[in-house]
Amino acid sequence: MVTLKQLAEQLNVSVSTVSKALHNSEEISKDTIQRVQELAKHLDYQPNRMALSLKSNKTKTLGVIIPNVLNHFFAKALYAIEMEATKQGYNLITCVSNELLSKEMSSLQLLSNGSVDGFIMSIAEETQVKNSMDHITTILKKDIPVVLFDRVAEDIECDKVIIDDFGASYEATKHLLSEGRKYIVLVSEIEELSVGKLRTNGYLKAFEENIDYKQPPIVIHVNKDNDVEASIKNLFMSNPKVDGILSIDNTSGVVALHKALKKGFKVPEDLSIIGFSDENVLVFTDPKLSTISQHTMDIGKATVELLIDRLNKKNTTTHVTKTIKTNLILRGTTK
Amino acid sequence: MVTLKQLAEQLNVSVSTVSKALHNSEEISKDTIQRVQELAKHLDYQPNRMALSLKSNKTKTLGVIIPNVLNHFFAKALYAIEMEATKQGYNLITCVSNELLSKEMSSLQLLSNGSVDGFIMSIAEETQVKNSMDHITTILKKDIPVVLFDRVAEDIECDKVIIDDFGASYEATKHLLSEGRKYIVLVSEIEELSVGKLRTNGYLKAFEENIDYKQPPIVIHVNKDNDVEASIKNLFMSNPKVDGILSIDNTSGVVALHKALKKGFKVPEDLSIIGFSDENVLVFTDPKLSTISQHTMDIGKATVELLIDRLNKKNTTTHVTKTIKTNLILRGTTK
DNA sequence: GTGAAAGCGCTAACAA
DNA sequence: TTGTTAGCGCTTTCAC
Repeated sequence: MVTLKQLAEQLNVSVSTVSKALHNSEEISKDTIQRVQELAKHLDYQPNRMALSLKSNKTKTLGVIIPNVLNHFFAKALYAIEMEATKQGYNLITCVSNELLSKEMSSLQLLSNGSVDGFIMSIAEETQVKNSMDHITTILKKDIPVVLFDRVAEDIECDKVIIDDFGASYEATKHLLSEGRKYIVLVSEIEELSVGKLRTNGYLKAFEENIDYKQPPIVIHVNKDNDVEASIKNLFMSNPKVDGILSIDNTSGVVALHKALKKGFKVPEDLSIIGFSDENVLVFTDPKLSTISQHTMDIGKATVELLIDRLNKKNTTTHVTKTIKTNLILRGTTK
Repeated sequence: MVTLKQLAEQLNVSVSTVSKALHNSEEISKDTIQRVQELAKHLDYQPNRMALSLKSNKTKTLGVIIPNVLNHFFAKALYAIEMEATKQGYNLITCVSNELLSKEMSSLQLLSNGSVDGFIMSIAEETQVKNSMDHITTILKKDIPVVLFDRVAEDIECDKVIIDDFGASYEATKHLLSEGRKYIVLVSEIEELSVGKLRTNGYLKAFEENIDYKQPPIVIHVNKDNDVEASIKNLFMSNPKVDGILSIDNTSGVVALHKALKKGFKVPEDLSIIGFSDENVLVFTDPKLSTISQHTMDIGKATVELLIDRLNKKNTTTHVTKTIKTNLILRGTTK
């Protein structure tokens, strides 16, 4: 890498002159500025990032910790975060916690050595289950800002970006009820997660309000580690009268659709299905799955905006929670 | 952040003593070492990353540039890279080129200012189409190592990790022929890519060798931007006698299976299908799709190993190309 | 056994 | 208009 010193030597001026010239300082003569800038361009000079960071105490880098890149939601969030960060002149150091508390702790710990200006993260499953949040509050105490998204924790005081998980599944359930469905089952792969609980509660709430006829709510927990397909098949065996399915995770809605069709259900005549999936699964479904759209791009963008805002005015103490709207998009699997 | 200076002041010793003590230097008395280390631990001292990098001219950070995180293959590769890098004490700065040459250029350019020790990348589609590789050779000339994977370029001299794309689809086609299939169609969403061309050639080669009966090869190009499903439907319309499909991308094999079943084909009795997909789509298929497995985890791991090797002995000039084995995994869509 | 000083590449206050 | 100096946080050589 070319350094200021090298430029200075070649031009027989001092390092500070070169530095100022490159910044178009008023102090420096037009002539010198030109000579310096020409040589800099010619030698493809780039200011050393580490020196800049050391001096300014800013890295222009954000740490992103997500539970799982193979989950389409997080991949898309990462994509959105990367887009927005790049736009704002920030780089991303990405870590995958793999749903593990230990990995989350070490990532946070290791990157808090001046590697990043702040963190964007969604909490690992294990962390949520154990409700062990000290590693996050520790970072906050060091005055390194954190923005949580999607999987957040009530008792951590920081900026957050969430969707209205409760409201989204409440609305979806309402819709199924309004179709006249009498036997609506909720399928969840994510019961352990904050968002899973909220979505389940939305479903239950809609039932409570459903005074006309009293179907008991039915919640099917699918263990990710076990066979999703087997659980879904089992659902149809145990609940032959099912006429509505609300899937609150990425994949089980699609699987339910396939199994239902295979079993001879007419969709949406006999059975409605609503999923929490992204559009990426639509190519695999026919009829097209009706979904709750989470506007993941907006979520990612908002996290970066909040974090950079916070970085620019660290003094403020009030934290904001931004709720990104969801949409119930009715396609071919609802009436 | 706590600094050496602060520790030194609190302990009334010099900064260099503290530094040495933290490194368990022989020069320093046991007593001092203990006092220093205790205080360091107590105050949660961490050496400033930027200062370390500036001093050592090493960042312990790798730049990863992938075309698209939403593509499961690249997400998985990123996952593998992250795992291995973490294991080896490296961080990742991740950029998504979005298949754009311009983004790829700027990422490479911006990160070559001392932000990373080297790059791992897979070439953007636009870059491959325009065969414009100067931005990469420029980096190499600056003595920053680059490891290319999957989508590589012949004429760039650097370490590479690939799969035997040609051989993989050659074998798959051979398998279909050995099943006695007489009308085998290749479906490609990725004709523009190096890997797409190789895979297509493997298919064509198998046909050339197929002297017994002469079915002309049929290659269907699916334009990603258009409707994959429509193209597949069209395939069945135009080729009603099709009895074998080789899909050389992530998704079209799954779509083909769904459409075939819907059209009344018996799979695998009437029709065999082989895809290049990862296991993640299997949950959406019934029967289970037979696939060519790319061992993406191994690919990611290999890229990191090669890059770190290169970093540790920069002198070596010979570059290696590592080929990761593929497997044809026969499941429910082949006889 | 400990400390002073130099230097990594840069910026900025101050001096000339 | 240009140069000198100090300092960001750290390591390391050399002196004491």
